[in-house]
Amino acid sequence: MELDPVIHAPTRLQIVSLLAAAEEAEFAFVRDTLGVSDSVLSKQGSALENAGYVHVRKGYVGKRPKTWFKLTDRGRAAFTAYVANLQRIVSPSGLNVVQEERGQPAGRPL
Amino acid sequence: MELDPVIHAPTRLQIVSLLAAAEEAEFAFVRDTLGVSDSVLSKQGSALENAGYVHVRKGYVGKRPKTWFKLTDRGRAAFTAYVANLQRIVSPSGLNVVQEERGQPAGRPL
DNA sequence: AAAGTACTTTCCATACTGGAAAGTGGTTGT
DNA sequence: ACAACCACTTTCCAGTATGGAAAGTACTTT
Repeated sequence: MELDPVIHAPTRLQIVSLLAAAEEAEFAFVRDTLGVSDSVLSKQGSALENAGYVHVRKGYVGKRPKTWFKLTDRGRAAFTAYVANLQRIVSPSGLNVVQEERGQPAGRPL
Repeated sequence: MELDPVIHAPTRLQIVSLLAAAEEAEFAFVRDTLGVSDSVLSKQGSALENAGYVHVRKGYVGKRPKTWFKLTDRGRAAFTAYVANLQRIVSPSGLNVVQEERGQPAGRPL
């Protein structure tokens, strides 16, 4: 019934939302897509890892180190629950916010 | 493109969402519905008033003072924009979050 | 050897939050 | 009249979180 504070913080919400859409995302891609600094992404990425929501993989591309982020199952579940909670909070407004399957747009989206 | 921080804070999001559904709501009703303390509702209500999002009306019911909150037009617009921004942020996930008209539920809601 | 890449950590200064408690202005009870 | 209560409002406080800047780490490239 609460809004998971790990996910709710704007920067982390954006990170998680982005990861929810992708299999795995590179550090630099996430950083540039969201327009955050290295230090912020590093710190928030670690926060999500500590919460068990994101898996951080380190590897190489050629000889250059790279870092990838990926949502864990738990992270995906937490995100889903978060979105459901948001809906419950926001929906009394009469704006009926619903989730639907991919590729099946509802009529008259905003 | 940003998530309005005035609305994003969990307590205020709940207040605004509740007010978006009602014409006007009593202080005690909001406080008890959200389960917050007097001081928190008073402070966050003022914050929303200072932002121009909520109108605070004081009056009497019999001889007892009462306070009502009501979203201003600006507050409603800010809330609508906030929800739209959330959708943009969350939607890359493949969970397609849309707004629709009242009373026209989408197929297969979660 | 110097410079660069890809982050990570530390430092810092600034918010923001909520709970507790005290305060305000008026009303009810004895 | 005086204490107690109601409906909030304000003040006090203490803990948490954030982000930017800058320094640090561990290579690799020039």
